[in-house]
Amino acid sequence: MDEQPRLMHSHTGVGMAGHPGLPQHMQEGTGGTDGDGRKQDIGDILQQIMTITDQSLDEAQARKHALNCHRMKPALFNVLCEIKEKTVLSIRGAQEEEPPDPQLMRLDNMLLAEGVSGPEKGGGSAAAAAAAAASGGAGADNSAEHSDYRAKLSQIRQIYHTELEKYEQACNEFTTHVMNLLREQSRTRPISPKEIERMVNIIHRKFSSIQMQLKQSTCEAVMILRSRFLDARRKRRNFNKQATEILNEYFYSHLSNPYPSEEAKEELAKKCAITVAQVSNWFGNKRIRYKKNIGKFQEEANMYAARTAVNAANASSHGSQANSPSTPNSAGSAGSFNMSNSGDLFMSVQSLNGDSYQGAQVGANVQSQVDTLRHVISQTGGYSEGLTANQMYSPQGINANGGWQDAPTPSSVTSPTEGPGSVHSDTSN
DNA sequence: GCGGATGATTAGGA
DNA sequence: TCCTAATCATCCGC
Repeated sequence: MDEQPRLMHSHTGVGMAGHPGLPQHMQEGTGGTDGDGRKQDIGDILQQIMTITDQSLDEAQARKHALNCHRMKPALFNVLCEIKEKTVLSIRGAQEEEPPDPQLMRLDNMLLAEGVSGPEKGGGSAAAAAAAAASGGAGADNSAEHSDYRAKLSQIRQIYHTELEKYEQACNEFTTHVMNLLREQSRTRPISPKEIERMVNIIHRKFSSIQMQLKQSTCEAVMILRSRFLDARRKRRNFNKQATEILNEYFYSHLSNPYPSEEAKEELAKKCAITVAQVSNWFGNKRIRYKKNIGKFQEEANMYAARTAVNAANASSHGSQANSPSTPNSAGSAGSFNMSNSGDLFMSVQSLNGDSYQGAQVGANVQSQVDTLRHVISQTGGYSEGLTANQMYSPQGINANGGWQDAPTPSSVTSPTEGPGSVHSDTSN
């Protein structure tokens, strides 16, 4: 546009009626054949400009060439320049620099925090670690889920960068194309460098909005991934059968005081391949559910009583305190527990026979008791509500208030205590 | 799909 | 801090 005044000055003498750039004689009415002829020419040119887009490319090129060579072209060009300059000046104010979009800033910050944008160094794993810590940790599964999370995050990151690169490339290509086009057009219509610059800015803004959509989608993907990761940690997985059996054996063998010590919990956790917290949860749930519905658990209790009796028999027949692979060993010392010779279970066996059971008799008599027990179980089909304490099984550990009888402060318990009727301790036999 | 079983979470108490 | 009790969310057999 800078050259326009020069161009306009060099072409004074031609112009349009009513326009400040027009010579005086052209602004004075319609007199003279010269004036009519020029008007006719201008009208023709304008008509051609108006209809040029309707024509074929070849035809348009030919007409374009004709227009460029037309004797009126420089004058019209000047007029257009002036009009354009005024128009551009009027819209310039409206296109002030916009402040950075807060939403875009938020998206950028989030992508940076999640490790999607910026350097790839544990943004995601940090998030994963935080999530894992928040959920209390789940031992062995932790690292697997962790790496899974990182892998998926890395995938998102890769897609994001690929797409971003594509957008940038497309933006550059399009900008170059438009600039070339504008430069080409500047031969036939007035286009200033600033205008080109402004057009480039417009293009960049358009592509920025597309980029923002990309960032938004990426953020959403990360959010979904995170929520899935956290949800997955919350998901419940049933313990395997062996773990449940180990826990149940401990529970029923310590029924008078089913509060494992910290050491016992650790031991159980190790044996069951679960966390100490899960052991605590399990015992918490078990105690409540057992207490709520003792009848329902009688069968289970009897089953474990029988199993323990069998174990005891086996141990006895081998003349030693055998350590079953599936049962914790040692007798009552801190950090271990004894299920094979549990006093609670012996009480159960005792109740079944209706005789007093001598712990020291574990041996030849045990097998017969086990047989009796099996028979009773098969006969009764488990616990019936009509059974009294002397029958099949008595939940002797629970007192009238619903609490475990004489249960000491749980945290201080390292070995179970017995109910009043008990004749055996966990360490007996 | 339904309902019971079960692991996890949460609030409140000691 | 650990417990109970209630509740949620999911699993799993029917």
